[in-house]
Amino acid sequence: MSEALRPVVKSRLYEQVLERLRAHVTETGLKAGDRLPAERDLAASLGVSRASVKQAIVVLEVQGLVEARHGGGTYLVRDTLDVEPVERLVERRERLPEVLEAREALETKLAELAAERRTEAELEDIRQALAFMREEVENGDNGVEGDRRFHAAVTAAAHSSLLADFMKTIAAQITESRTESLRQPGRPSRSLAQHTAIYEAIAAGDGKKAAAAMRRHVRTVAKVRLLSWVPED
Amino acid sequence: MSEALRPVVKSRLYEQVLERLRAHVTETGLKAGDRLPAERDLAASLGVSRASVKQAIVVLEVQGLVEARHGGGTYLVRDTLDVEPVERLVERRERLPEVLEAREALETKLAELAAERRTEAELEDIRQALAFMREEVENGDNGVEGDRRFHAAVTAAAHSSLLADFMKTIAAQITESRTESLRQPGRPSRSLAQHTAIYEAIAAGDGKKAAAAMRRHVRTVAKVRLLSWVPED
DNA sequence: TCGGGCCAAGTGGCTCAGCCACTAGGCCAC
DNA sequence: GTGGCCTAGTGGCTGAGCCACTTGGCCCGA
Repeated sequence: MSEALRPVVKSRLYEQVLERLRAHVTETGLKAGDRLPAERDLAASLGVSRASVKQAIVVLEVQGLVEARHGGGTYLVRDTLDVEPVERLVERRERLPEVLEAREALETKLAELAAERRTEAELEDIRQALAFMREEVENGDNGVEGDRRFHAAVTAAAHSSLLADFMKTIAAQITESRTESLRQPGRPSRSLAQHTAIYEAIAAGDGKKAAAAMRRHVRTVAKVRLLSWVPED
Repeated sequence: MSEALRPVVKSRLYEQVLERLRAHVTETGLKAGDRLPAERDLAASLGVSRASVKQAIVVLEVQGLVEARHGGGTYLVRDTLDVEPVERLVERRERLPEVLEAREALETKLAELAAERRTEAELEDIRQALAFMREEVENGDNGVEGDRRFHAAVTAAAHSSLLADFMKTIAAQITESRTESLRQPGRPSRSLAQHTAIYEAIAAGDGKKAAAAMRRHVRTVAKVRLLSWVPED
């Protein structure tokens, strides 16, 4: 990863203004429809130029959190300035249980669609990913790359770019859970077996069976994770 | 709706700059890693102030499309400046079949979770939404508002903000399909019956049953839509 | 020849001062 | 009341300018 040694985070000024604004809204309890202080006042009280305040407001504007009316002030659209759109929410590690729920919902359907729609070429891609993972596992590797390829191939075979987009949204979190899951002793070979079952259902064109196999697989992953979190459960 | 007569769209200057920048990138075939012209040059060639150019660049920055290095220029992160994240992709009507697939995947899981996690208060909310729809249907209305409330209540009861976010992403498209589906003669009362089945499963705390009932319901909606599209199928 | 340090040009970050356009609310005339 | 006007307040945008940082080439010394 080129992310290895990420140096100092030089926050742009407008980002700091953004934070101060968010804080201000929550502190003063401003609600949707309320008016923000005037740009000049904000600049003065924050000790920055109006241009920087403006940049921050433009950001809030494109995020749909705020509405600036020429000559009429700037107004809150929601009760908060926090961007909760998927991407931001998804970054937090604590949401992993939710990610796994989402993964189950999405991948189950993807497996079903893949069984019904896959072309021969796509089936071959899935088969190769499976073979790759088998080789990894037999070499004592944990098979994380093969696992990734397998799920990617299934997603592609489903021919649903919307569902694929959703998967992309939680891709980073899935990678994390994948790695952790496959670290468990005995997990790689069991995962391989589950993949094989999914593959066979897809090859047979049996959507229901593929969905069921995928559901079983994802739930296994979820269980491992939860166990390593909440030992007493 | 207050959206009824939306007057002139007064585009902010930075939005126009944004458009020109996108156009420039596609026209000149700039790729990821390439450097954008200097802010001063852009300002001069577009005939606007540097501050306006700056605002546009800040927008691109927060969207992760561009990376500005202090003293080193501004660089493209992707091959395009078009935001293709889910929201934009989702706007296109042609994707409705995919939306319905996604809806099935998401709502099935939501119903299951709702059955397992709903509080008494949330169950009451669902019940009220159901009663509201029943009243609508009995008054000869198509029950679209009750339908919306029902699904919203189930989503809330599932306690998964990630899945709720995904639903929000396709909310507009779902509304569209909902309206069209409930316009079909006999559809409202049948939809009501399906809702009732879902409610009962959730009330009983039976996740599997709730999921199955929801799947049946969403598939009915999908079928209606597809039929009205492809009569020969 | 080659390596290292220096320097200047180029570029983004930010500020300041100011003008214009538009809005909102109060006041006045009717 | 009702409608129009007027003005203070506010966002939109500009231009000039300084500072901080990056980059690449040049020069000097080994």
